[in-house]
Amino acid sequence: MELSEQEIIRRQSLEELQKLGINPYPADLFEINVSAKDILANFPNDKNLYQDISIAGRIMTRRIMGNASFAEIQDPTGRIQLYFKRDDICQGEDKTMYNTVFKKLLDIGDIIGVNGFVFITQMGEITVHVKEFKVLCKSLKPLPVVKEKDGITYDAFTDPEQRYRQRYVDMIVNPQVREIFIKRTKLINSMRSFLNEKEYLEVETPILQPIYGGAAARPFKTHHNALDTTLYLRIANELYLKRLIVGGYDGVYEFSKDFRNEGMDRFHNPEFTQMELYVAYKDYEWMMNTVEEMVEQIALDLHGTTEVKVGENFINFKRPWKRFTMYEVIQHYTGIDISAMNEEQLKKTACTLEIKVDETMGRGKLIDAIFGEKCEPNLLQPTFITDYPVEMSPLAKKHRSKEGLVERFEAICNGKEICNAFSELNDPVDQRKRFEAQLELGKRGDEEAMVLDEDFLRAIEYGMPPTAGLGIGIDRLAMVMTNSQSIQDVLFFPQMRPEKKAAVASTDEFASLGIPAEWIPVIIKAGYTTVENLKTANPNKLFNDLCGLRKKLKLEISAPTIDEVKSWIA
RNA sequence: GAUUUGGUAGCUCAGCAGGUAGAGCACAUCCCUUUUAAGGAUGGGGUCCUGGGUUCGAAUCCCAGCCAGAUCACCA
Repeated sequence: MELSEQEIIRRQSLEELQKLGINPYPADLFEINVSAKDILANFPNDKNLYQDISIAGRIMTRRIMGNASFAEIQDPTGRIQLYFKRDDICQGEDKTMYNTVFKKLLDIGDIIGVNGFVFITQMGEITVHVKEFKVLCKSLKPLPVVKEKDGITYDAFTDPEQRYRQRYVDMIVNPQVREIFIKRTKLINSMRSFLNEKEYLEVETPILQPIYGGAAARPFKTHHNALDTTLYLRIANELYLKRLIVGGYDGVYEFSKDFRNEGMDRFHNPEFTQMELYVAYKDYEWMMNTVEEMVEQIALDLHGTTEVKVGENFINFKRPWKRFTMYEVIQHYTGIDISAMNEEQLKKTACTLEIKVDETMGRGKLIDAIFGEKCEPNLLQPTFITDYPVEMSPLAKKHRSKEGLVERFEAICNGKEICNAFSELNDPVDQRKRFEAQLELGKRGDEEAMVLDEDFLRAIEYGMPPTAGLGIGIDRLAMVMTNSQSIQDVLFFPQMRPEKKAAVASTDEFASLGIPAEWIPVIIKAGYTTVENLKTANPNKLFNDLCGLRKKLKLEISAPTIDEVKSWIA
């Protein structure tokens, strides 16, 4: 890989440091006794504080003024300005540490540790007066330089491709990115402590599953060599957690990475996180109250208020949330009462609403399509949608009083589903029938239809207590709670197409063709990066390219003859 | 997967009636020497995503491909 001029200069600086006896990557720890944030928060109140500090961070800006300089370092808590004065850094005659090491050999991006005291400059900025500094890491790649004044950001590092592929750079130069991930972790911590306080047991269940189930989705398929068997990456952990309820726990939950082999966009990543919770002897009414309480608590823990700004809107998680049944909400937004319609009538209704339908769609999918198209995007404030048709919920218990429905709810927020829950079906005979109905859908071509899990059926034949179950999308919730426009913004490393590496042949491969060593870099520079594409080159063009580069780069190599060039690629 | 927009210096972007590649920041050298999106001067840096085509000549026009964004489809 060819280095840019700046990278070459940094490597030279690295060598210079080593020649001066400075290890640019020292092994010993560097004692830190304060953070940038603490200094900025407390120093204005008490100027006697921080008179002997030790702090480390990455150099983000430098303003060199001759025998005095300013720099800013960034630590995990923020940035603070440093003041370097030549005669303080170098008390004796030898001014190398300032003139050479600081001014010439350090760059933006390097990590240093400093000792000194805090003061306020004439410009009124809280600053560390450096008495001593130590190079902790020399950076070889130049960072994007993002500047800011009066809230206006200049040259922001915004290209999503680079931000996601090189998240570390994104995090260094866009501090708000680090903030989002701190909030995400706080969200998970808040949820976990809420559940632990209720004494539910956090568990782990298999990610590699011989039969995938618990959701309507296409799986990733893999193969286990020793067992010579197909395994799937889980699309949900529902069926395993219910087995644990059968086994006798009365409340289990898991933060589970699930994998679905489907489209990717700003709401979907192939791997994502759900929290699933199952509690025995409860029903979906109880679960709705629990979800409200839990999410309200999360909003309070993250923001100190139940109101969260998302885009242009404020979403208020204060209890109680609005509740609609599925039929009610469809009637509300379309004016059509679909409650008594059969599959044919629904299909017609969907068509008049200009919703695409196909042959594989059963009654459940049709209703879901109408809801997803006409209702879901309008539901901004957190809202529970309850009582789904039985066809679209093969794992939910039949409604206690309404024929053809199940006891299921979803919470919708900002136009997107954030959770899905139901009174779990514990009638093994009914469960088997529901699976069989799914198999029928599968035969019709529905690739997301569930498969029949005999072991799960066996488990609930032993008897599962009435149970309320919940799946809540952590990424979706994190998006809302951090005001993020896309799921990629709440995942450290969202899935991207692999970067394709340009194949470059080794020097030896070229040398074996009889090419003199001094010409090999020139050939690569000319764009002939593999032996194969060199071999297929027109020798006259190659000859011209090489002579052209020789002239352009003012190379002190004698030009090859056309016959020599021909002999290389013959 | 479909449609659409984009890919130019380390970063952010301009250039596109086809005629030798530009700016700001970053980098280098020098000056100034308590500054603050670093004050001045000078300079270096480019496979204009890749491959074809049209043309005397392509960063610019056409076709194909790669990567990304947006919208749509599937899905949480």
